[in-house]
Amino acid sequence: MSTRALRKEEEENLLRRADDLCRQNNLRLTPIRERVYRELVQSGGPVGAYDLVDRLSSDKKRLAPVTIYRALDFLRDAGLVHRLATQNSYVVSHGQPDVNAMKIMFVDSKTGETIEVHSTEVAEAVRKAAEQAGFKSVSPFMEVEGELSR
Amino acid sequence: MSTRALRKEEEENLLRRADDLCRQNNLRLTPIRERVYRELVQSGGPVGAYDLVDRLSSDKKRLAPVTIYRALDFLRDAGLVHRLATQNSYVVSHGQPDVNAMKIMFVDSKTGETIEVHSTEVAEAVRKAAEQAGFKSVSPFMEVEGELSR
DNA sequence: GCCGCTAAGTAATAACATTACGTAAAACGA
DNA sequence: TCGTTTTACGTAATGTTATTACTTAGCGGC
Repeated sequence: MSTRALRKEEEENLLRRADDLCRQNNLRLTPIRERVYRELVQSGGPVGAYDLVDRLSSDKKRLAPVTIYRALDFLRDAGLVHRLATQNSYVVSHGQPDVNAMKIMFVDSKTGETIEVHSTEVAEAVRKAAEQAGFKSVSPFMEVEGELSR
Repeated sequence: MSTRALRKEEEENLLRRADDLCRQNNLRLTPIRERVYRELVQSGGPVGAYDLVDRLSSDKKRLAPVTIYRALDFLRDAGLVHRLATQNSYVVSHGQPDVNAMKIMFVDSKTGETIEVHSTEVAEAVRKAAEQAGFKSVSPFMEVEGELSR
């Protein structure tokens, strides 16, 4: 089976999981929201909001930035998408939500390529550090810039 | 001694250390760069670039944004200042540079208040996770959002 | 003095994100 | 089923953050 087909399968998996998640939580995965999510899935990496505007606009119909931002807000709230603050871009969140794990987005400083890793060890270490700092709870997401080994 | 005086003393310490650092590395802490750094030190927390423009501008002389951004770039390269990507703001980096420690900026989601903690434990855990992800080196800075206990 | 380099001035614009307000359709209760 | 409420999206304008391109000024070495 081709890599292409594998990826296609994975795409469909993600879409289906998103659909299920929304169904189970009474969230409405509207056409626009699904198109935005699908575009992020297919891109395989971080995409900027205005890039999404372009990609989802046709000659006939141009979407407004705010439309994309609204969809992104929804997807972020649903935990399906993560915002990369250092890159002003958005990327699908992989892996089943594990409450105890830190979701680390490693971002390649050069290319912007990202890889997501979940780590309970990091979560625990960060939790301790947070305590020191007087923080009672911390986001389960973080972003770390680095260099991909090639 | 008053808290005010203590803070003042701390400010002077930071300024002196910055000065030393630049001297030792043949970096030029020009008047503008020093003013930007001083403003950040005095604010005691994160400040936006355009805020700095306003604060460092007088009626007579208005600084251009690019002037501030250039100073911030310098200070960041020197390791004196850290950019908070989630907040679009800039904050002084405290603590002596420890190569083996992760410099974690905890950011209060409500107020934007920050506290910096250095942790070798987190650094080690992140390094391991990075290896899994195929990253060979990672930034010694990270930003974590959370909630300050009050 | 002149050269070469770095910093800063100036103007414009790019890139990213939000506010405000109107319309339409879905969801909900009586 | 009707009216009300809520949610999503359209539309336009604007706000906020950051950069590019080019020019001018200052400083150090020769």
